[in-house]
Amino acid sequence: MEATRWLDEHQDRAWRGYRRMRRLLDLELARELTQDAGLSEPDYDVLSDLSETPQGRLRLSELADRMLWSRSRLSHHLTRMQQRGLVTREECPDDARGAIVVLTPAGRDAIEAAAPGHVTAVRQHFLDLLTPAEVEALGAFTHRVVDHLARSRAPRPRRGRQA
Amino acid sequence: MEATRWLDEHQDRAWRGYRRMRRLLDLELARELTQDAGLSEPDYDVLSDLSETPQGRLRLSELADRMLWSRSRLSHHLTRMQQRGLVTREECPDDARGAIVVLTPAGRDAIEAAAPGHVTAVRQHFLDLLTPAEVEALGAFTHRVVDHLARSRAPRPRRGRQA
DNA sequence: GCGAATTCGTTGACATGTCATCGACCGTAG
DNA sequence: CTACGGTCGATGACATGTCAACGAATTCGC
Repeated sequence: MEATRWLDEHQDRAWRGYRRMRRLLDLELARELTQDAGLSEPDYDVLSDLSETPQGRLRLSELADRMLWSRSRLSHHLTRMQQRGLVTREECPDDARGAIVVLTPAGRDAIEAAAPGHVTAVRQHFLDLLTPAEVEALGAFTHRVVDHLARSRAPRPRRGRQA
Repeated sequence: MEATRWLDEHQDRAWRGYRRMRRLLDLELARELTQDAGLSEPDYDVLSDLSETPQGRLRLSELADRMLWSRSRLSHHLTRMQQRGLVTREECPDDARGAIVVLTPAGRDAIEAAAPGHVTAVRQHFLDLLTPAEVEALGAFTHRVVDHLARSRAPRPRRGRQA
């Protein structure tokens, strides 16, 4: 077994900063979201993804895939959001197993009320503190990392035993 | 009320990339950590912070502050880790209310066994995919954001009504 | 078509995190 | 010394996330 390559000074600083920023940013964004709009971050994400579709409707599995959530988690969460009147479930005409998640008018109102404040908070506590070059770099390397991870977790596209 | 400034194309790309990377990276790192070392990420973080102190012992509140966890969350988590033999609690001589969290030999073994693989995974799925300039930029802006957030959440250092 | 294997979404049990509250203890003002 | 406000850590109730299993429906191989 190889000798472990530990992080050098720069990498260590970056990794610690990344984790600490993540945590603080989450706490602050969640705090403001709850206070100003009565939504949790997961609530916001669900509503946001739904509202980005033309009809405000998505197949449950499609939504779960976009959010990188398990179907189980999404199903549980939708049940709770449904009780608050933010979304509804409809039957899927194509596939009798399926469920379609639908944004209710109240859900639409909620996301539209929450979005401006949330975007402002994201700017204020994060994006506006970065130079344009840093924003550019962030966009570049995050997508690079995402592609890399997506490739390694993706089920082999077709044909062939994996693992 | 002001017109909301939405994110421009670059910011939107960066923000989406950031969130997606976070999620995928978490999933992958947690998966490997569980599989290879039988630890969750929170477990690893607790053990890691403890092992970085000279004696492997920290006051509970001190550990909670470093990790940005609530005392309650840490107390619950320690109870579970204690049952697995990774840590112990000792009385605090200075302050009879206090508790000192102590890394057990088994806990030390666990973190030492887990660390090489974890660091390798962090490199492989993240840091090694970044150029040195990107690592530098990441270190710079994350610390800038952390300072900004820490300032806004910090109780006013001394003297004076806040809020 | 037909049957086996797979996918879909739900469910219940359980693990984890949050929040409010508590008893114990500390520090300080008087 | 003592009373009082604040801190410390634990706890129980509850919200949320994970995991395995299920019934129902679809798809694939023949």
